[in-house]
Amino acid sequence: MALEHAILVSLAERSASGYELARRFDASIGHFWRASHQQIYKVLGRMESDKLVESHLVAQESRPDKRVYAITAEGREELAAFTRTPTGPEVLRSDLAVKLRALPFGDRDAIVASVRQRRADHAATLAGYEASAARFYPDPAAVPAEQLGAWLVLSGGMRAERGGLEWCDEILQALGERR
Amino acid sequence: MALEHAILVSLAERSASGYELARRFDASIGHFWRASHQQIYKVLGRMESDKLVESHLVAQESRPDKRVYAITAEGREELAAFTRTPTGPEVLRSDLAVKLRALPFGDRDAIVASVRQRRADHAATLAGYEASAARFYPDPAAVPAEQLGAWLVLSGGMRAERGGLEWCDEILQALGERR
DNA sequence: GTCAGCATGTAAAAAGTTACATGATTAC
DNA sequence: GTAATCATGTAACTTTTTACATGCTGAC
Repeated sequence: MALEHAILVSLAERSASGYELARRFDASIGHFWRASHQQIYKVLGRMESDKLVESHLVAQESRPDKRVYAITAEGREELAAFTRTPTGPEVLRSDLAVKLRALPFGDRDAIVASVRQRRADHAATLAGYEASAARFYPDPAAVPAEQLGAWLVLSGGMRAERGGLEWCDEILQALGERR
Repeated sequence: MALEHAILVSLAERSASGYELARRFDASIGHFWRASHQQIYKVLGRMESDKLVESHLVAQESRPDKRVYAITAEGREELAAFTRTPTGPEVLRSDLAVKLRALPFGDRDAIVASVRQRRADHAATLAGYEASAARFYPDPAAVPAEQLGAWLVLSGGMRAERGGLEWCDEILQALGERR
């Protein structure tokens, strides 16, 4: 029940439709949580039965109607309770690491290509985060208290992307490939 | 079908029982892939039907018998084929990031405690990795070709742990907490 | 005598992925 | 006319998690 909490945070910041939530998961929280729209719609339905969120239809001009979800008081309580639960270790799943480990048994060129691709992905994501950072937090030392959490998450995302990028470079160098 | 490949790599390096595989997932590959013993036993059963692995019982003195699994030729082909597939983006799920984002809506002290705990976890894991590195790869510049993949994965694990540790410190500092 | 480690599983429930399905508008 | 964006879902399937279940040995 962890996607629920990610959705609750997102809705606590601002009400949204399922579609909008899906796009937020591609962006801001994106680095630390990913969810497809199918999954989000399903979970939203359950959360509404559980009274954690409530929705109403909003008509739009020249666009389909949308169902906008808002967090309820009960949802806020649930979210606060979540912050008090112990945090377990992170769940990681790296296909790339499995492939690296498979170097002696697999196709070296294909693995190198995967690393190059991953490097490009990290570079692109990092550039996106840095643009966000420059725009929304021009002075990191003076982030207002209510935005501190969001800033720290973005900062963590940048750290992780930079780290991933450097790792890719290390790998390419060790494999004697120029990037 | 990704746990399968992680298991194939592990068995390609050395045959093992389900129990031993589960422990390897706690250690070496641990940083990049995690699996419970229940899951491993189930997947091993399927993999044996699929002829990717084969097993035989090994009697032991003063310990329960164990079923040792070995990779088959077909399993090696499957593993090689896997290294040729395109690598998608990493799947990440960070409860801690969700909690940070929930700072304005949750319990600050509890969140800080989670960050402290995470910092301690990173420090402990990093120490373990560094011990492995010192022991198995005393000279990183001279790692033999067949161990290069394993070394790069370990190096990636150390990078990630250091990165996580620094992030925790950044968070604690921003929240005005001393570690 | 109790706890940790070795060893292997089943069953049920929850979570997540993939494929399918529809339909309007706007930009090229 | 074709593709992208907005917008919402269902169905089938796979994967993962959690709880339950057992039993021996060796160390303290």
